[in-house]
Amino acid sequence: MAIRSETARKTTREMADDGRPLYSRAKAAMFDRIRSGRWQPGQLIPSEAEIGRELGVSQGTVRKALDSLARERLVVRRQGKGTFVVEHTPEDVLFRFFQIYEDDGSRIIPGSVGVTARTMLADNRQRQRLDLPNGAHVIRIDRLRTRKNRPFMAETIVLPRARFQGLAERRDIPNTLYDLFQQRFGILVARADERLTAVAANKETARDLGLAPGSPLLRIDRVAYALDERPIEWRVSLVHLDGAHYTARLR
Amino acid sequence: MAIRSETARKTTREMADDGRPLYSRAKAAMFDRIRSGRWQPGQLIPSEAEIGRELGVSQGTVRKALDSLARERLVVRRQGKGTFVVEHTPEDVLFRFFQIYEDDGSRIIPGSVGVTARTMLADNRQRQRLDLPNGAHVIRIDRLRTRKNRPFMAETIVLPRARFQGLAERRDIPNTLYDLFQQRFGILVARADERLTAVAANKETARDLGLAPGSPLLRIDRVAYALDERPIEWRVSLVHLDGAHYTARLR
DNA sequence: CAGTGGTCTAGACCACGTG
DNA sequence: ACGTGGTCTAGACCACTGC
Repeated sequence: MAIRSETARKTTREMADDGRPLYSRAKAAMFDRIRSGRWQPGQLIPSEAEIGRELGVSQGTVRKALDSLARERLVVRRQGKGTFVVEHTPEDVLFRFFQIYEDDGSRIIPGSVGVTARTMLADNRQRQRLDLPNGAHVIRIDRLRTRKNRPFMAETIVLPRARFQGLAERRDIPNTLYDLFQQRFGILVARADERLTAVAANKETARDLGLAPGSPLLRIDRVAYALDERPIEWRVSLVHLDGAHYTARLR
Repeated sequence: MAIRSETARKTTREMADDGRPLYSRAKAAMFDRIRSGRWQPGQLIPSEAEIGRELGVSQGTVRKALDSLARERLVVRRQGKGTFVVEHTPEDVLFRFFQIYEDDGSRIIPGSVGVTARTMLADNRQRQRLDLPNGAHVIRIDRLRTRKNRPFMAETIVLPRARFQGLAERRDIPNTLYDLFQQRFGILVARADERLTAVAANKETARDLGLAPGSPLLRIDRVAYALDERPIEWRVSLVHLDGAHYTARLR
């Protein structure tokens, strides 16, 4: 008779005992299904009991793992319906990743004008920001974003060409990009790190935004990361805040 | 024999059935012990089993409530030791509420110079920001904050006098205030909302920071809130960012 | 060693959504 | 009526801390 560990369960590689708690391994296993695309955005995933049987753990352990994934916004739980992989819509992308509000607290729904896109060899800074090898290409998108139909924000977006084949050739580049990333390129923006500084408007930006050169602008330098923790976008926004502000909550 | 509801448990006001789940009421009951000071900052609170007996719920339900309080940073859990009410130290206050970093990613440990404090009648804007009644007084603290011993940030802090009796008369106002608020005035800063804009330096600020007037500055307008959700501090910081930046993470 | 929080399980019942 | 996630309980064992 074969020797069998008392705590033997699923011998799959994904649930191998690496010293971490069971729920942590179950979470990693489910994360992997999402990252790999085996569970697609918007898809209903199996029930807790079903996943528990599949992974060889109890339903309560699956629940703990799913609750954690839900807190990280990778799944959405709906009582009576089931658990779904997140799907980015223009609305919730704006809500999560656009932090500029009117001073009265109301939302700004930005528009886009003057959008241009082109492919180019990545320069040193672009390669550094996007963690790209020498000789890699990038797609560069420039646009002005509007508030009440007036330009108030000049934006430069840099993407690794290899992961966005064909984007530069699209005629219509939409206002919110992250839902496009997810739905057309299978890339989910999981988080973004922003660095904010204040700069003086140069001549070109001042002209584009209808300001005097030297006007103070908020500069937002953002790197967005995909599920696999790889940088997927570098974006610099120069914002003229007149009766508006960037908002952050510290906890 | 008296009629008794099947689900009857503790009849205390704090655990009265208001339609919310048990763990939610248990959490509110424990939050109240912290807010009221019955459980003091830094104090070891009773064990999960003990609290469960006291509130008439199972240990697992207490655990769910405590996990939630721990995520909100109101308690700290230490395996083998127990659960403690959070206590603010200068280090973790700086870590949580000071978001300016060197561009190379290293922390800035700011100093303070030229600190002045005085009491005054609150003006309209101060009353509005701190939700104070007509005729209320405030303590106003002005200071310059230094980076590598050079001033880079001009700060104005406004506090409701009623909750900070005697602060204006202190000779030594420390560099980090929130741990002082907690330890001397019993006020725990639970969260802060920041509004960021870019402004041009006026003459006075330019002089204080050694800049040319008109230099772009990051303006951070912060309102900090106590556990009871009341605004407890209004702070405006004007920052000269040269090789440094404000950092925010979007999830 | 005893006491704490951390993990894991099993099972019951509830609330919600759909057929 | 049925299946889902949400709540709640009880109990077992583990890992860590301090006496």
